[in-house]
Amino acid sequence: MNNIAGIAVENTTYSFDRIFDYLIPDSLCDLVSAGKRVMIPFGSGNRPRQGMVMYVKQDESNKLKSLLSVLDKEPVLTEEMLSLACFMKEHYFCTYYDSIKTMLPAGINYNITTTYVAVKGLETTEISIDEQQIYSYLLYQKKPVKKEKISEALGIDNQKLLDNLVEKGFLRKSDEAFRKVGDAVMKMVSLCDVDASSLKLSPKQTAVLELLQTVQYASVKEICYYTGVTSSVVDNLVKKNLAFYYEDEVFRREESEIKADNRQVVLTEEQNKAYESLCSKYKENKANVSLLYGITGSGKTSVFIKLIERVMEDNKGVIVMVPEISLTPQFLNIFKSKFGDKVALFHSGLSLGERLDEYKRVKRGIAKIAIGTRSAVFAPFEDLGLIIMDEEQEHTYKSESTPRYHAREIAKFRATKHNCLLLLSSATPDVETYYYATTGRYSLNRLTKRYGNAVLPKVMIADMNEELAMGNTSQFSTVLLDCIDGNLAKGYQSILLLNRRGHNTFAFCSNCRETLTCPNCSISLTFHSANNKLMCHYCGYSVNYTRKCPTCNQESLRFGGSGTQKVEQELTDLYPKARILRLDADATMRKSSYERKLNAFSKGDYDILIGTQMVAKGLDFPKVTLVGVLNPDSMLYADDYRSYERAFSLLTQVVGRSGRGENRGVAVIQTNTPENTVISMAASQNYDEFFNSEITLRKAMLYPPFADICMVGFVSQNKVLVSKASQTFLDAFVSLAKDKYSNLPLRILGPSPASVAKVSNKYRYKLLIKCRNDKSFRELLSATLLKFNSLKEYKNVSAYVDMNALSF
DNA sequence: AGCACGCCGACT
DNA sequence: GTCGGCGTGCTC
Repeated sequence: MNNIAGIAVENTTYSFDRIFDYLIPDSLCDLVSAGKRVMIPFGSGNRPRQGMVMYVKQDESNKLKSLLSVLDKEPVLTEEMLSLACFMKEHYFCTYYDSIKTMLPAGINYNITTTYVAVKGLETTEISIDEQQIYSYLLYQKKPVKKEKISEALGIDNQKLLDNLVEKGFLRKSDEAFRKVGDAVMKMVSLCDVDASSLKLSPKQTAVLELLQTVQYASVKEICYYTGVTSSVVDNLVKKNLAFYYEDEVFRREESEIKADNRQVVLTEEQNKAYESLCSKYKENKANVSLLYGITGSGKTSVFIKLIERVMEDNKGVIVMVPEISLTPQFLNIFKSKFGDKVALFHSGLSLGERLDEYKRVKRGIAKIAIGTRSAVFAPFEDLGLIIMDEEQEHTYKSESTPRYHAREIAKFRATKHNCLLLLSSATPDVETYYYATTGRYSLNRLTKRYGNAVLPKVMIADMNEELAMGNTSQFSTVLLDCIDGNLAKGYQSILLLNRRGHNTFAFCSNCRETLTCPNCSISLTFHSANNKLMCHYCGYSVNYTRKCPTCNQESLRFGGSGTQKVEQELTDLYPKARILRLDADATMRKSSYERKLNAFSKGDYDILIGTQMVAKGLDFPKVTLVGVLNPDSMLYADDYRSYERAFSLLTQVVGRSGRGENRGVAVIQTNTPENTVISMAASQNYDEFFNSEITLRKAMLYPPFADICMVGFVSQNKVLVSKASQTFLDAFVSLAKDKYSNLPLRILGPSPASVAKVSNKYRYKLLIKCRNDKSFRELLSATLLKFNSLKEYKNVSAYVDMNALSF
């Protein structure tokens, strides 16, 4: 009998990813157990690779390779998480290690790197000059040095020299696993204290230098954004000793200044009813899913707190998920003040080290409440009592890169394993969720009363066609302007929402009618006034703005559309005295600055807030009594089945921002299609009416929850190949389906180009399959995927599966 | 994805 | 005769 370990191997591809069995040598027998990471020899070259022990078993077979070493003292994954990795592979068509990497904090990962160390006291006459240089460098370093560091230090990148030296016995080579730490720090650059005026510099270098002279220091990212150079220009300045790099600890967690709040949470009658019902579900110790459906401002948070306090009595773990952490500071502060050190935060703003520490605090049972974005669903609790998903319909809960999981599905998996309660909460639930809640699969609790005396705002719909007929060509309807006037006069605050999609400022030529598009993507370029550049939001391409049209060479470029920056400009012209704050998703904006700006707005430093989606979510500003939605139409007519749902949800939420304090709020929705019922239903905040019309449509059209939509995406540099590949995939899928899975109900749409057909010079195709996402369908799809991967002619086309994708 | 094995052309 | 090109197939 031999001890065998089943290993999930790192860096496999989907086509050959499986559990590989390895012999456990007697010397490692006591150290190896499921959930620990190990080093194994892999492939014909027996190169050392990292792997995860999935199970340990006894077996006769002895023709196996042996494990090399064990990396972890303690298991980093529990049995539950190991089975979750298998679940994710099956459901999201990724490799075992893809799932494992998603579950663990990045800072815990090991990097396998080749190191070299010099053998002392050898005669160097028989080796070349280059080899001597490497040898003496390593001799001087004394300890093993990473391969990358050698080439960095000596400026030589020659594997052959190193191999020769190893062969001749001058160096010893080994592959070692290093913990990567500190990846999340921001690379900053600052000027050296030298006079640069005598030096010859390129125009780009001068631009960077001048910028640095005015701001003293900046992150490399910011420099590149404002001057439009690549980081190599900054590299050169550093090489010339004019500037130096350092790492800024911008992401260090701020000292929490939140005061403890020991006051009892007092619930209203309605809230208490919901709490009692949820509490009894919790006490069943069964895998229950409940929906807490409460209108905006109905005090769902108080119910959460009370419920968590109850779970704390049993000393069980709680996971609280929020859609976007930087937009929910108020929500977080409540938890911090109530539960103090028992709270562990998980979000992208933390450094790797900090994240790792929060992870360990949960693992060791010090922290009992994990709060964070979708990745918090993997918090390593061994005894979970409750999982809360706030605003469960939000798209941020779905991962848009491998593995393409939805946090709600993972939460359900974990709730089943732990026999605990999963609480979904929303003012505008996902249509699927509400369907399950009304059909009895989930339990349903409602909060229908707004907290305190707040009344729902009065909503007006402004018909922009009428406005145009009356000669108003501006972006603001007369009603909206009247309301803004009134609010400014009374000293109240206003929020204006601008839908982002399709409403950025684009440039077009008034001579040849050409719109400026990104050379790498099928997307029009967006104008940024902050740096006077046209930029692509997909690949980051940027070009200086001039009036010259690249197509016809006339000085005839004009702006179209209405980006937030343009709205801000028009508003400033109309109200020169108003204090206006603009918020949008500029990639360069730091997370903390959102919080700062929103704080300033909530303190009353501004009169008007203009922004995209993000101004609609989660924030509570008592002094806001007017909300204006400038143009929701493009959002309604996007080409996927969820566009109505998204539009309704966003409109309802943003309207709910108005009048949260003592004064009744007003909301104005401007539209070119006032006849669309989604707008009127959102105006009256009538979710049930919306749900009924939407669910009828879904049933008739066979959309979720009545079917699953499986998207197979194809990406390639080659436009012709990608289209052919998708057709070949379809043919293979259909023939396999007829052959072995003839009883599966399938409806196929496509293949067709993706809605953004080209991104970063890669062409994209999609295939949509309406199906029932069950085991045999996944088998069929997996088999097709494996078959497709084995086709040589399509090795330059990558295919991926996205189940119930957010956009096509 | 790598890496080895293997079968054909250009070369000392 | 052999060195090296990259087509093919496997990874415990």
